[in-house]
Amino acid sequence: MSSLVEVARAAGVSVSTASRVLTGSSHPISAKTRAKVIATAEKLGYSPSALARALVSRSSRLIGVLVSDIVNPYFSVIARGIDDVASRAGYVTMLSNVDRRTSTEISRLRTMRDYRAAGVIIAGSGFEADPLAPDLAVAVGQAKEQGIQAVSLTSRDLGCPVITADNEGAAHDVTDHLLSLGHRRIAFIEGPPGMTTSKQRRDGFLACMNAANLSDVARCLPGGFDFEAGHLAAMRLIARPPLPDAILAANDEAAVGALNALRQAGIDVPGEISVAGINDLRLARFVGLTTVSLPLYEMGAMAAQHVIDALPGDATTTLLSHRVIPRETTARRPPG
Amino acid sequence: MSSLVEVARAAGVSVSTASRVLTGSSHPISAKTRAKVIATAEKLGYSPSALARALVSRSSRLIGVLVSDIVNPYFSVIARGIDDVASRAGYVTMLSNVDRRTSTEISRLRTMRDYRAAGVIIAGSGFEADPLAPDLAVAVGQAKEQGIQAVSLTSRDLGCPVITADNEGAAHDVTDHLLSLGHRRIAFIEGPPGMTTSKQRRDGFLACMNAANLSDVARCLPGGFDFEAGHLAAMRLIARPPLPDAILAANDEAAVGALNALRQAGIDVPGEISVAGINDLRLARFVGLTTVSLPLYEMGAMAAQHVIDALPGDATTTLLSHRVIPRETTARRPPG
DNA sequence: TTGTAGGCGTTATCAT
DNA sequence: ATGATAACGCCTACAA
Repeated sequence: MSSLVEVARAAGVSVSTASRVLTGSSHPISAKTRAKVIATAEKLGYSPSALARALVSRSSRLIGVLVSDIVNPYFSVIARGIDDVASRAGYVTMLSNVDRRTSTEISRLRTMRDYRAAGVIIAGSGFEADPLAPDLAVAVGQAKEQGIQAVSLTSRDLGCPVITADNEGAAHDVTDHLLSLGHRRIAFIEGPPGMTTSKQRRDGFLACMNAANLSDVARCLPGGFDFEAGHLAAMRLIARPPLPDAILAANDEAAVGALNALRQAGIDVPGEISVAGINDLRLARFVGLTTVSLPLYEMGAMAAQHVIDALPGDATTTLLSHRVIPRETTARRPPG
Repeated sequence: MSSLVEVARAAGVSVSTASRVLTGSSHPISAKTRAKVIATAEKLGYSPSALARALVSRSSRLIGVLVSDIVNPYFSVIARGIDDVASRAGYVTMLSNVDRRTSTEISRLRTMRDYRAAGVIIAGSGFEADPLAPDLAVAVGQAKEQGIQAVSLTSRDLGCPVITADNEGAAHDVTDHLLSLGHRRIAFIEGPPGMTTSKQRRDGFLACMNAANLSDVARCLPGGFDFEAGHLAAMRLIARPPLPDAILAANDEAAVGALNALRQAGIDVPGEISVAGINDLRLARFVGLTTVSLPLYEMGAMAAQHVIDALPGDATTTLLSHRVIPRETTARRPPG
């Protein structure tokens, strides 16, 4: 609307004086000029141009967020965590959907750099043997040279701090929960092939089974993170009896897909078989799914705080804690 | 990284020339200088400052999005629609959660104005008799004076174009679907009290019932847009038999809550009673819920396009079409 | 305590 | 075809 010069002119002071009072500078200002400036700024409806401010200060109050797909509740919860602390601190979130494509991550990262974002939070998981991973790391490095904070929400070799959930531990702990209910033959429906997060969760599952000397009855089958993948995997299981004692899916949505297939086939859950997931999304509550609650919101919130506080710590990895949430899709293994 | 002046200097040309070739201006440039500039820009990894560009052009390529809560899939689908067309056009989305608070909408709108957003898309519904509504309208007006496009995704008196779903028509049409299955005594679980969208959906339900001369057996009960509200409303219904023939909830999540209560009470859906919702979120597919598909993604996409194309049309209202999606929670009314 | 002036990185106008 | 220069709106030494 009205610019600083206009306010200054109207208040009969210089721009610097106006700037000083309006930015709350510690520079000494007489009480009366301060009052006058504030009053006229108020009257003129002055609001500083975030753009000009960012241009001169070489850093905006924008926080970039790279998610795979905001429609996926896993990411929307993270985004909410970010935005809550961001907006509380006067920052605003720039969101971008990258559909798990590293090339898109790179180009969006560049865009956010062009807006001199205070920081960029990379929420999606990486893939093993991703040929573009080094390029992303380079882009991250360049961003940092420009004073842009970068934080990854999955363990990814990007040369930036990592704030993440303990995927392996979470998978381990639900598996352990299943074992504690007396289940032995457990099937694990894997996440998307090649995805780091998928691998971590499978590793957690296998580690737990191995520790219980049950690696011979641990079974992994290809799956994915969506309903259909879970459904399909369960169908395959149903097609080749006997059923395992329990099924653990790599995430909640796939677990619900499996649950659905099982019940459609007339199989009683948890009477005949137990089912569990990972994430504890809202959906899990709706269907009474046993799962592990991951600190998604907290990851977002902490990452945003990290950016705002301009914290250092490039090689740092922060592991936030999870918690098994027993619900109605798991039960003690029936005798026999 | 390197600025335009650096590129110009390195290429041995003036900034204006460099600017002209790098912006793809139609201004005539000799082939060789053009090549030289492009080469050095490439070598120096030049990328224009979106900030400086926005400052001088008085408009950025940022699109503001105001949602109630991005975790709510209703909004995340809209956000996805926006971001898809935005990013395709080189724009980036600024997201803000306002938790249905008009005061927050106003302040966030101001923030986006301070970034000289190309436009702001207001996704959340308004409330009747909202004392702050005029203030929001004023803020929208000021934004427009600055050349910021504004688009509302619900019918709201903001002095800006409206691109929305036909909530009333959608509710009418599912109700009609229920009637076509032979149901007569239908209960409607309302949305959040006072919310415009709630009212529109209830109106659509009542209009359809009236038209069928069934207003005496149409029943509205207080509810909300979440699982718990739907659950509670259904519990109330169960507590006072006889059950209606069918239940229509103001949205999918509440419908799933109702479904859950019913089944927990041992009531067969759709054997004894039919249940339907509105929105057609992913969740509806998972549980086989009959619902109406609203053009959420399209609303977002079209609104973003509107902003990008800087279309006029202040008093315009665009109604996008919906479609009833019959699934497994509704069936023909059992005889007797 | 207040003011002057230079610069942040672009674009656009006006010369050359 | 190319170049100098004035904005855009703000911050921050440096002066006064």
